Amino acid sequence: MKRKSFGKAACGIARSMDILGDAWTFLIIREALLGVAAFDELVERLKIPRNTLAARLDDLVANGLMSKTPDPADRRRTVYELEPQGRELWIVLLALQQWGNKWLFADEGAPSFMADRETRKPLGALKACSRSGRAMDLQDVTMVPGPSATPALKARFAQLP
Amino acid sequence: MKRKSFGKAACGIARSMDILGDAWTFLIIREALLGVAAFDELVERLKIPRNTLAARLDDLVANGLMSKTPDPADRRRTVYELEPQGRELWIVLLALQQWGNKWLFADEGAPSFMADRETRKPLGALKACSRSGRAMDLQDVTMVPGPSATPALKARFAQLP
DNA sequence: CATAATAAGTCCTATAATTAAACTTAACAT
DNA sequence: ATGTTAAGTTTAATTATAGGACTTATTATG
Repeated sequence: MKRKSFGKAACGIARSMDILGDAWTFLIIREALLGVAAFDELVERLKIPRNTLAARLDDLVANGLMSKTPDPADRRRTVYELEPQGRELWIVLLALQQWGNKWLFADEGAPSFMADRETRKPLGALKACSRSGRAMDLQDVTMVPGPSATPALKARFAQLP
Repeated sequence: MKRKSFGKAACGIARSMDILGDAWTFLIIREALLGVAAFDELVERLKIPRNTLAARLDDLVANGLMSKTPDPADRRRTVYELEPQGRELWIVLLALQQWGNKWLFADEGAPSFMADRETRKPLGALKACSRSGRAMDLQDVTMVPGPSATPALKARFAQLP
């Protein structure tokens, strides 16, 4: 059946999953961050079916994460590029990569890391901080309602331990 | 068709998507982080079809992100809890939430935030840092091969701008 | 004790999404 | 003029998701 839509959900994570909640989208964005802009190169690097890629790219463009431009130098080519909204997902990719590298490469050791371009040393683990800059662990964190929270949501958050 | 498997991919992001690459998994983990441990409460809060939830929970348990235990006090109940591997995804959820809250609530303003439990003020935006602690922007970052990188991967990363 | 209510799933059907491979079309190269 | 390249589209098979009814084991209630 049609996937359920979270586009109107009262939750930033749910709305994100409405756009990013499939197996390919983050991989496409990873390639785009690495400079891949051509349809066929995405197909080759990701081994993604062409029709699936076309659908995912259409969604990414429709949602404002990427732009699609005909290459002025060769009009057979199309240039797919990240918009600011898409480029800012690099932090999410970093978080995913750090988690995956830690837990999903039992013995082998991870094959790739985001790193400081100058020193070429892997970035430090992402750390959550309070607005005053104090490092936060999971038990220091809770969920609070924002401006547009419904009464039900406020009630729920009020009961968190 | 059967979804393509990334479980053996040479990339932490790809392997992560093999486990997390669907619309529901992050939402289940969000609820688990909020303390929801019962099947029926997940169904009710997420409006997720029961069979889909059963499948996702089975996968999460099989992959070591959650545990499934019969409740000793009431053996009708099953307790689903996050394992350390699953709990550490809270940083990824924070990254997703911050991105979604920023880009997906045009006018309304976001309905919920992760916050400092004491001050109840939203957490600061996640920042990537070099291992020496210097804040990194996207243009300061590149991808480098790790111990288990193939020659092809090393060659590719060597050509990054 | 008999019966009802809960909790956690399973089973069934319809529809959408994914895959794979072949095919189309426009622009460029020879 | 013919061939090649890039970006898709089309078609067919299979899997996944959604929605709802149904099952089973346990606990609560009259």
